[in-house]
Amino acid sequence: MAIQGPEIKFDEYNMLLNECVNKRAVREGQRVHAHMIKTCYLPPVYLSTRLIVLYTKCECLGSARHVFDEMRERNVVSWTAMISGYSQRGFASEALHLFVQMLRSDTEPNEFTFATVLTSCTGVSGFELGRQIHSLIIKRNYESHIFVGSSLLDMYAKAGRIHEAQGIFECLPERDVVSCTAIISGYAQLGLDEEALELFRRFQREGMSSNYVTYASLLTALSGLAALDHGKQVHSHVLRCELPFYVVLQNSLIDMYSKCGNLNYARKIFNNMPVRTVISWNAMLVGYSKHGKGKEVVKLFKLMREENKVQPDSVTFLAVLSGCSHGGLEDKGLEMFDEMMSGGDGIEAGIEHYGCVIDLLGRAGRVEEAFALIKKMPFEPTAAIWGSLLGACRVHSNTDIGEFVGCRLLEIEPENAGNYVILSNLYASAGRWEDVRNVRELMMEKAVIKEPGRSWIELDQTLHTFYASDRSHPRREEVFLKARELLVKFKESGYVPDQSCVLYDVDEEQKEKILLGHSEKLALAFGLISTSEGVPLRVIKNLRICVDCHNFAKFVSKVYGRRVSIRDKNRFHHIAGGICSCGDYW
DNA sequence: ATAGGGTTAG
Repeated sequence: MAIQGPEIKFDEYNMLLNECVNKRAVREGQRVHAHMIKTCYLPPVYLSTRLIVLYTKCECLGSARHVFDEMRERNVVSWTAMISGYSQRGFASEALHLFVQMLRSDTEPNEFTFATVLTSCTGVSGFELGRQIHSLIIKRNYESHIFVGSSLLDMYAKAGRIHEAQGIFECLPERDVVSCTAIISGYAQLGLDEEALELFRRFQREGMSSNYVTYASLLTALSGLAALDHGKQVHSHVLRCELPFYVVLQNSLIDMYSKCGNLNYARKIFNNMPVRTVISWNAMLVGYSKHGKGKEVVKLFKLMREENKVQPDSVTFLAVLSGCSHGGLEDKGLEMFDEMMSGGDGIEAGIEHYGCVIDLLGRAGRVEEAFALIKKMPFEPTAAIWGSLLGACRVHSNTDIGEFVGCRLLEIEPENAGNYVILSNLYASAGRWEDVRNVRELMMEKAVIKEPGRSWIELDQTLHTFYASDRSHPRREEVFLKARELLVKFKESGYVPDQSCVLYDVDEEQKEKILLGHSEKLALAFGLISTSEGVPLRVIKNLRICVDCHNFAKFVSKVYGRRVSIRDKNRFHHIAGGICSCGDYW
């Protein structure tokens, strides 16, 4: 395109700018803009807005804002375009600030403005403003507008208010892929995986169409459920549909396969990707990390460095550090922490990174060093950090630090029953029975069971879920009988129930019964009666696995010659021949 | 002219 003569007017500028916007040709656009200035042409609102759109789409927010600030008058479109520019680039507070200014300038927002500004209403302060914006939306009768409604329900879902999100969704007079995907992903992001899956099925029955975003959200739910069969189905469906294989979808598949226990499939997808983002690398690294494959983590990170196409981010280092920790590579982990702290990648160590290193030191028995690092780090330690150190103190029998840490932990997190158990175990191993009793009493007084223990196992595309001492499963009688049989059999082979895992103060017989009722044991028993000999068992647990169940699973692997994998809240335990990949530290 | 849902970590 050519810019000639000083006599260029609206029509020509409009045409030129439209072309620039379509082609994202920011250099050309800048020339057009410069020409306006040079010839003292004062663009009308319409053309300035085109410039704003061009600049925001080309990541030149500063230039866009400059044009916006210089405008003599603005209308709802120019305000909205500028707000949209900020929210799409993740500058939420600027977007919200501008929206407030817009209201003050007496410009009436329209459905475009509401739909875009709500995407910036995340976080606590954003949510408060979001609520207020919601009331404006109701007043102006935009609540059931499909774009505004989707944005609104998404805001509520991201704030954890899933019921409000559901309410808005139910009130939408029409639905489309985006609004349906928004509600599915709302559930999935909150870990309400079954609900997300159920909704997806409902929408499918109702004939809703899906796209790659829908499948990515669905895969998040399936990862959470470790529903490998379902995940495979989605994978082949996606292939059959010949959906364009977006990176995002492949990232979700990597995550799904590794969280379902199938690292090889995950790596196959990773290897075949024509383009990888940092999330692809992170998902793969996290996969290896959760499976305790420290060496693979280190190798893959090295490959990432060598390829040098994608810069590691803070999540990358989190994955690498936790991978070293889970894989028992203490020195390598410390080395990686130094590498990060040297600042070459421009990544600031967050509290989670310190958490990994503290975990790693504690695991290696370097409890004093871990404690020193907590005192040295520029963050206030969280319950998770103290909890990790307390666990290390118990395993390595460091009563001095353990006592201090345990007391701090009970102050910050008095409701968490697990803390009391670990502390009382620590006292027990030191023979301090009086303290054991005190801690137990304190626990009865203050602790609350937040999330009931739950385990499940996938057989023939069906998830079988068990709760502690479950009476709901259709084959419960058989399952209990089998569990009892296992108890007797394993005792003969040397299994001793670890009663320190029982939270309640009851007699031995009761304790044994409670222990045997743990959901993962029921799932294992069910797995044994429902599969033929030699078939590996894959159990998922929503919380951390207890020492006794971990031991029990070892006996399953040894006595029955089965490979057992258990995914708990933090990681995978691959158990074969009585030995677990976690090295009995988790 | 301006608009909504998505992937890793915690």
